[in-house]
Amino acid sequence: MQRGFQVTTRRRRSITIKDVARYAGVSTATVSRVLNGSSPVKDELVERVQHAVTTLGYHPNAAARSLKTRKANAIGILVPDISNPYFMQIIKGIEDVMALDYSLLMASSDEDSKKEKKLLNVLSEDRIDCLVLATAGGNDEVIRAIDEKGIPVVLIDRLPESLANTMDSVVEDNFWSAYELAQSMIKLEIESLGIIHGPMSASTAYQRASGCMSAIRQHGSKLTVREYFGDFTLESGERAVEHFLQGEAPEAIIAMNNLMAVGAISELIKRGFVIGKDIMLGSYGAIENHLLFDSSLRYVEQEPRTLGKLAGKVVQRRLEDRHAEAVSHVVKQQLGVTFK
Amino acid sequence: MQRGFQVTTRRRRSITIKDVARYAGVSTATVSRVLNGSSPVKDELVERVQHAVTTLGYHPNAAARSLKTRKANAIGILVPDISNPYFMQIIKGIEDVMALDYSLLMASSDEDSKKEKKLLNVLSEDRIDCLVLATAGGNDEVIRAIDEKGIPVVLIDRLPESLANTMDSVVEDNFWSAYELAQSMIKLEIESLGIIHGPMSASTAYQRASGCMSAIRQHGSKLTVREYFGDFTLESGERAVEHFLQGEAPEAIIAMNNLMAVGAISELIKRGFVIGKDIMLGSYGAIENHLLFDSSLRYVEQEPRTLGKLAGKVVQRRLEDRHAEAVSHVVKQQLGVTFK
DNA sequence: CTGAAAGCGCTTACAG
DNA sequence: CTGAAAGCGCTTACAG
Repeated sequence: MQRGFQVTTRRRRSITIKDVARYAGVSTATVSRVLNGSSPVKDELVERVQHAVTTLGYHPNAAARSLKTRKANAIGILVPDISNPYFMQIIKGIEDVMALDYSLLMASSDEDSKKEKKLLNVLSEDRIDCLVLATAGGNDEVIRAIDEKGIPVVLIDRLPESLANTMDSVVEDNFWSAYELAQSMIKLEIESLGIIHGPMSASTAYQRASGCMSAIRQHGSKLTVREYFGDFTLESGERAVEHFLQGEAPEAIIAMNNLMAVGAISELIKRGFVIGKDIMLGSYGAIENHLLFDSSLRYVEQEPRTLGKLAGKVVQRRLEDRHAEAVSHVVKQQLGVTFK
Repeated sequence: MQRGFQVTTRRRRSITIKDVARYAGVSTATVSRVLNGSSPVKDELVERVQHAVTTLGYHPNAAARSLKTRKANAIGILVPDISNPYFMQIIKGIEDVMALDYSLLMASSDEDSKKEKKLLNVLSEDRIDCLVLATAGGNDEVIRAIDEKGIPVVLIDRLPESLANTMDSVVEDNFWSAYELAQSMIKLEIESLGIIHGPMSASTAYQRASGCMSAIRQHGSKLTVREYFGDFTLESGERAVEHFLQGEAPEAIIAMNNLMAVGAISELIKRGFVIGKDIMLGSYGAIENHLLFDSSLRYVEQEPRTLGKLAGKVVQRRLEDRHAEAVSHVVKQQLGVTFK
């Protein structure tokens, strides 16, 4: 004869709504109503249910709820580089706004279209109610499919042409900010300029390049320009400087994002250059702790956290009304300077 | 008479496994087998199913799968401050290891026990298969409950005494690293020292304080020590310096984490101090881009990304065998110096 | 190798 | 205000 000895295993069968209902002497429907406040329940039953919930230590099962309600209570965030402080601050901004209402599912594509595609596929398994995406490029069709399947997409930072206008977006004014940055460098009366571009597959890199070149063209004149095509990584900033220094050093360098600027600066310092004296530097995007070092530096102030908060607001609006018209926010940037 | 005109709405009913089965002329069981490779299926049917999947654009529903399999295919990461580069790098390290097999659900407690508790409750709704946690403190019971409920917890960075030994953990050797940092500062033959502590509710802050004070005690002698109790934020580093400078400036300051060090340094610079000359600085943890500025600085090298990778490995091991014995990893740190 | 059917834990019309 | 019951989209013994 068998006895129901129960060995305490690490995972015992979890407590379900049924257990709560039985303990409280009500139906599962009533438990559900109390838990969600979805319709009125007599005070006495409410109390019995609440008591049962706490004594049994019941936690609803998110998967079961999602399956019924078709809401994941989570939003996805997919960025090219989760460890770049710029995207980090955007994420923080989104978190500020979405607070405790939604869980944040995060992933990093490492600027790799293939990896991004895989991640997009995982995220499209109805795990999220909305996707905030800074795309690495090359996945426009997949992105459109996700949006049409019913998971609204909010594009941030990067805005592929083919997707503009059909989805919400929050981006920077890349063209003008780069234009102004270049202009402010040119005003220093330099005669030679090195430009470190980002990958042209990223819309930001392309637009910044356009703005920068436009300022140069408008300037007319005798400016020697050399270009290096990097990939937004710190290492490519270092390589760019190596490249430039194979010839005569330019009087100024502009890096089209923060990481490449850090790479360029550290390579220049290693080679004995004093930034702001031997060579001028412009960066699209501020550099972490730049206030601590005394190099003179011109940079575009991006305020990613503000951008993230705005993106969060856009998500909320979209969640409230999935048929609302798509909005496009273009955030303006300021030019900043650190002085020696 | 009504006609079934179908307006194209943004969310049409999604494609389910049933649709695929019907299209391919097989049972849903067969579709599932093909998708998961869980048992052999005749080649011809495999092809028909695959064809159906791609032409219909089918994506499995994660909630339904989770409900059946009781696996969320996600791991949770809860840290005190998601925008601190230290935790950021830990997260990146975990991501390096867990790759595409698991989604990462991330949250930030902002060093707030109450907020942490709420987040822990959300995460315990069976949304994750494992939780990586750097706790803000004060939630030991909730954490234990989650672990016992069947969601294994891997503690990182912070290790509350009451939880040690029952759960996996990956932490630093806070006591000795702080000891050595303090010792290296004392060796500079200073006569006065300011210490900026973290919040004593965090085990790291407590252990670092112990290590630091132990080095000072062992030194014996005529060292004037002043302490300030901060909360690991940049602002509290600034306030600490303000506080110290109300009296005579100490010859050296030790900040017990990176953010407070940044705050202290920036406040000191603002007041005209030259770090490494007018005042010596020690930091538990490196400072972003510290190679770019020429202050002399002693710091504990934390290598958070390595710690994150190790944590990822521990998670994998735990996922393979939930009954394996709990492991405690203590990662050793190096002392680093930047020279003027 | 394949299919019919049960069931994971919820929510929500429906009937009272 | 309450409960019995259907069903969300999967997976997996079970029987063949």
